Amino acid sequence: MPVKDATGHDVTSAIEDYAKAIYALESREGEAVSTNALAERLGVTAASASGMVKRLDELGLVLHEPYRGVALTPAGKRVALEVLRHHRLLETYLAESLGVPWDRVHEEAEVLEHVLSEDLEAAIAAKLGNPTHDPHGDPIPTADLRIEERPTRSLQTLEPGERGVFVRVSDSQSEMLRYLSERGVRPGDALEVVDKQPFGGPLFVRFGDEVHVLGGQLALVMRVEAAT
Amino acid sequence: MPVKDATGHDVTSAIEDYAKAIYALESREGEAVSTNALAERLGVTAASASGMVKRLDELGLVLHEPYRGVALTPAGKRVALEVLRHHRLLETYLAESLGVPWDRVHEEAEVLEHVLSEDLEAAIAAKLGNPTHDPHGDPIPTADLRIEERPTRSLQTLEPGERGVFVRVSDSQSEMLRYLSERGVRPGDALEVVDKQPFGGPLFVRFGDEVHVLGGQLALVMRVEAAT
DNA sequence: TCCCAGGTTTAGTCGTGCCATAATCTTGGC
DNA sequence: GCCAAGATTATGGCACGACTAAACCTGGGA
Repeated sequence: MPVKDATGHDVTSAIEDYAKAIYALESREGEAVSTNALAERLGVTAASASGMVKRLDELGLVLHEPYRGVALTPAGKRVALEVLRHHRLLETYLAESLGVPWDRVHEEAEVLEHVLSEDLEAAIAAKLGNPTHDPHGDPIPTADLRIEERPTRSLQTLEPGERGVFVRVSDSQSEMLRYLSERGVRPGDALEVVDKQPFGGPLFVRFGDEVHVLGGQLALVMRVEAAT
Repeated sequence: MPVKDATGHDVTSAIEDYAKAIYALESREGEAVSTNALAERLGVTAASASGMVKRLDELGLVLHEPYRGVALTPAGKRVALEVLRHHRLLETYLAESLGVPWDRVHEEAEVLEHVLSEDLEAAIAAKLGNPTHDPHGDPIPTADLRIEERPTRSLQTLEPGERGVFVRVSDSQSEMLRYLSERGVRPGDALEVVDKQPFGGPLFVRFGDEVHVLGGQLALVMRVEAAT
């Protein structure tokens, strides 16, 4: 891995993955990330994650308070956002310019994000007209690594009568992505919850003229920006 | 490197590079490749190359006669051609669809060739209309890994009065590539040697209406298909 | 206050991958 | 038959990243 970060240290794919994971957990939970959560997300043992966290700390990418949790430093956040930018630009590019099926772009991007050069990143961004969001509705960090993070709620939490805009869905949920796109539901669509069954049951949601029935699992991962 | 070859073995980037190098040397020299030549091309010591060759032999990718040289097996040739196809498709794609400068595509492709999935390879080939040659004039192996290898001569070997077609130039000679393209000389162009200075001196070569003066170094790497 | 469970960290290993140096061996020309 | 060039083995190193087992904190409840 010949990739170097701003401070001249090698940044391996694994390190990038850890930074990405910490960033995701941090922005979801809003506080220091626990070793266990990190380990689970990455599919390694807690001991392995602990060891890696130590390395990240030595590299100055995270701040690690033993037994307390881990948080990205500015340098670490840069690494995470850089990879995130790569990932989301690639997803957009693969889908729009190469016609790769929606539910395949994620895993392709997962590999390519680690080897994309800055030059190629720029070329792709230019070709796409510097998009701000990827096909799943996720915001793409800008070239100077700023990202617009608007708070969203799970569709699941909306009550009947509430309206909002379907903003995005996790890009790792290939099945659900395909399901939604087959029914013409896309990020950016306005919606209104018509009815809701209790206990994680399905929601009846109106998109335009059509009412869709969305299962509890699905409604849980769909992120919505509530109407003002 | 989770990439597997047809027989289920892991094929790392290094292995792909060795296969590529052996293929190139084999087709240039037409005989078994020496350990030294391989080592030099790859920038490693002869001992390292020797060790790697042993591994390749165990993997069934090469046939190694100790002290005699090494040659690709059909399986090894497949690995080499697969990487070559990736490389040349990527070069073509980067240049044509992403506007990456000619003299940059080689090094980008050098990295990406090892991580390109078969799906993406197919998507790129389709997008380009299944090209048969890359921007340097090198033939691209087909999807079933056949390659058209027409014999070429170095421009250097042509005598005044001889005609031919400029077929290609090594893609690793970035400087020369840029030099040629700036002067409007491209693969496929017909040419005639007008005059030739002795002792590796420059050649005077006519392309269309213009006569260009090409230094000995340059004429050496330019490959020509002599007129029938 | 003490104790314990759950979460975390260390210690010690392993396996892969790839290259290097030094020493030994083969081969072929003379 | 000798020798130099070339090739091979023997040995070691280093980075990476994961694992198991065992020790270790921390906070909440009894």
